[in-house]
Amino acid sequence: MIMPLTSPRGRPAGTSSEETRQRIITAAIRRVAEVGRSGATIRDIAAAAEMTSASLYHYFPNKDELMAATVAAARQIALPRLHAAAQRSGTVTDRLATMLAEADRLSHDHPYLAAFERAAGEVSPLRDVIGEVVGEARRVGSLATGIDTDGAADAIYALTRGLTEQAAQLPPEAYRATLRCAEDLLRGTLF
Amino acid sequence: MIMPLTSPRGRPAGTSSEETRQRIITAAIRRVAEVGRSGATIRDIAAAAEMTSASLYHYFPNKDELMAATVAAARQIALPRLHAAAQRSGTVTDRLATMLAEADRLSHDHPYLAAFERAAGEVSPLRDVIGEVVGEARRVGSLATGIDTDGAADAIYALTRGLTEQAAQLPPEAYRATLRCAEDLLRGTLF
DNA sequence: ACCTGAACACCGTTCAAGT
DNA sequence: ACCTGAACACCGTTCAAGT
Repeated sequence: MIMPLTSPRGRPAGTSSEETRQRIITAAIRRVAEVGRSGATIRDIAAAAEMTSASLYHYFPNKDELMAATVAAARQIALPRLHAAAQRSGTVTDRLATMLAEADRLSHDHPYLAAFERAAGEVSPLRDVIGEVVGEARRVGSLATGIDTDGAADAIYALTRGLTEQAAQLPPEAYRATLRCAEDLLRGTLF
Repeated sequence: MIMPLTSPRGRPAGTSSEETRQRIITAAIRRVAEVGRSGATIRDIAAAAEMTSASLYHYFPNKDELMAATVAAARQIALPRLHAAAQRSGTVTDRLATMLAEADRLSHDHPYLAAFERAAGEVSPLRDVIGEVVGEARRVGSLATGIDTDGAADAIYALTRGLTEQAAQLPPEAYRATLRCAEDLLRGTLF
């Protein structure tokens, strides 16, 4: 018996299955960003990925799992860049400001990403990275005494979360002004 | 022809129609808070208000309008208290901190309110009140020079918006710590 | 005026059947 | 393995008909 030279068994060489999965996720990010979570029908997302809704169920067991996978994929896009930004040198507030700026650039490079996160109610990967920076501030001693570390990280995360929400609602110049003021707020130079 | 002594025409004395409207809105706040906006079916909200879904359509033309009216009602509950808190005396940061505390108490008095606002994606009435306080800070001269007034208000609003979002996700003590740190952030005494 | 049961189009999901 | 048309229960909304 002669064995075939390629793909003796299992997935074919091009891993087209994984490509199809990715195509569905990309379509989901775009459609959820454009028409919202409930507006982005399974049939609608499937059509945007050039397939039928029943076929989509071959890749994801239900809409919730598809959304979870899409949220994870969006996280995978954002987290490495934010993490890298957080590791650049400077004071704690410098690094937090750098992260805010990188989050802004990120939403510029991936136009659907911020709108998707907002529509999906995603917990931003920023929280993890902020936690690291504030944790180091605590170790270095630049966090004021008597301040709870997690509380500080949550407060700053609350600020950034509110910012990304407003990014979608404010006109660009107004948002840029807001971003500058948020930086002053972090540095304690607002009032 | 003898005229009836009460309610010659128009709405009966008890304004039962307005009471029914209020009953629907109260049910909507609770059900949206409990099962989310899409989980809170028209049939579900109607049942919670002890009526049929078709009957609910006698009071609201569609689900979007019902949600809009419910959001407005929730605003009506929160705004007066936040406004009163903002008008108490003290420095600008004192008054902003007072508002944060009042927002916390408010969510205690109306347990479904915060969850509803979050689920409905409501724009908090806090933005307006913050705008007033920051505007006065500008006039009094306690806002740093070169800072955009609207930008500062938006940045602080972003902080409070992120805070109310996290109030529903963090355990109570963690949230209290976050709230204290947010106050330090406002006062510039965090780092 | 207010309420209802029954119906409409559409959604998430399933499934038998194709290649 | 991957795809499909047709079907299921359920949702938002409408409507003719009741009181």
